[in-house]
Amino acid sequence: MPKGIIENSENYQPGLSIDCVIFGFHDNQLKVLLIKTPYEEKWSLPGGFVPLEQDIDTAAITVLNDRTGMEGIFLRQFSTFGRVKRNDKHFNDLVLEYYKIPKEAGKWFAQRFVTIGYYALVDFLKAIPHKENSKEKIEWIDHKEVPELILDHKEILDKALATLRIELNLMPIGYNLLPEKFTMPELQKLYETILDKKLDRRNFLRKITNIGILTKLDEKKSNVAHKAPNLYSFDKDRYEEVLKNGLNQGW
Amino acid sequence: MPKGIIENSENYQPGLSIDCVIFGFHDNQLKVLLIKTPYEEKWSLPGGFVPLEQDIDTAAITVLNDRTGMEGIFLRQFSTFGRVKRNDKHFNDLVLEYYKIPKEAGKWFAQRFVTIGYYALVDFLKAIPHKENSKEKIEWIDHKEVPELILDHKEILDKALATLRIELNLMPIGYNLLPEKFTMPELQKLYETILDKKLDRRNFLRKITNIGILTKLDEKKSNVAHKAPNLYSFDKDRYEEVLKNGLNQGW
DNA sequence: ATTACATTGCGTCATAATAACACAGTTAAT
DNA sequence: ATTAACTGTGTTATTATGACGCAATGTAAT
Repeated sequence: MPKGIIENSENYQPGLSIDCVIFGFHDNQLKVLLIKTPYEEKWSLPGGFVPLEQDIDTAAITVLNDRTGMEGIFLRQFSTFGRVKRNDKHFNDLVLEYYKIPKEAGKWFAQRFVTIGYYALVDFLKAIPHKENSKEKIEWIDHKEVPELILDHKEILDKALATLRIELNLMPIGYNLLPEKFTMPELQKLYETILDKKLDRRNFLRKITNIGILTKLDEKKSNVAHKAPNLYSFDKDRYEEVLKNGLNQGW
Repeated sequence: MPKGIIENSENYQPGLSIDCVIFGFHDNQLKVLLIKTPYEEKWSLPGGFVPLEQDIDTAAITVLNDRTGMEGIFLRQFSTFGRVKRNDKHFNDLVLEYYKIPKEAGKWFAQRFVTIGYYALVDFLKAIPHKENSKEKIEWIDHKEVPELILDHKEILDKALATLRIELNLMPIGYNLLPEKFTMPELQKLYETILDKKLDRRNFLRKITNIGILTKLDEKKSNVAHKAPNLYSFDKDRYEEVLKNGLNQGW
């Protein structure tokens, strides 16, 4: 709940919210940043409202920045959710009481909300989960162990992941999810984790290098069991170019 | 302007609209259904507002149905547009006067609007453009000859077409754009028109038949110059199946 | 009727992309 | 020294794609 919105709801776009599915990658797990609601045993996606004088994309960037401290991140709008009854039971007395929202102001929150979904890919190690208040819990949670979420947030999360899986074929990823220097097995694990399936190591290498966005470094990973794998980095210029023009042409 | 909204704006989601990019195909042209605004020399996408008791998808179906008389059509949400100033100059005195909107009610229309974009593919011959009032003009216009549009509708239209081109690689199309029986050159022209590029006739046949959604009929097109081409129809079951599962797997 | 022409139907061939797999090199643990 | 687990660099078979060739069919011109 952003500061000041209760008293100044007239400065926000009515009935419209932003919800962000923030993906990170760690320990070969695809993580999602979730917030524990302080008033019940459910979790939620980090979200926010849209100030009247802010573009929706800017509002999404604000949510992401507030929650992770990160800027200049890959952030993409993927869908808008607007079932009539998606939030009709949400701002009930329990929640209003928790936030100490006066009955009159509560009407604003109880109105029907349509929410715009964005998903982000961020570097797990650089993104520090940031609480809005002391009673809140915000955590990286393995996407396979997502607890019960409020509203239709599970549906939003699932759609984000489905979109990401499709867009994996249309654009390169990894730049915001891996450290600057990374190994081929790490990159492959990222793909495998997102897609939830095994890929052939040798075919993966060929396909990913053919895209032409990787620079093979003259350096090997140190302190590692078994044979030390080579390190790679992204060629930022080519990466951006491919991001813009897309991968698969198809027809 | 839907009937009754001026007096009953409190029954609609504030600051939220739907805009539909309705594509049809005729004379080897990709057509878009556009509405001439009665108050100035610009055109607009068919759009509408979201009743409080309607899902956004339903509201989009309503817009499409009201404008084309068609139901059960391919309709897809592709993006939401929410720049702050996208409509700040739109509901000016000229427009308010035209619609005879009282100053007080006019505030509702002048507020900041976020719009959800849907695109539809419909059978040009079955979709009959339907006016809302006698002063309105609604027409199929070649997408290459789109006149000046109001607001950011050009941007919305462009994005719809870009999305359609991408989704062409992910799903089959044609079911809603061609008559029940059609020839291979007709189907190819559809693809060429959407993509705005020539495809090789023989390679197209191979690729499209390999998808397994076509039934080759024991019938040739009649009354046609040159050699009569064979007729095909879609195998609806397989078509739906491919629509659901997608075409290109990629990774 | 004959011929020219545009278009269709059904091929081929070379190349590129993909899937499946073989084998040797490196390192840590035993 | 041997083994297990992994990396690096291949090969081969299959499939998909891009670029064409050519005969068959029907219209239109002569």
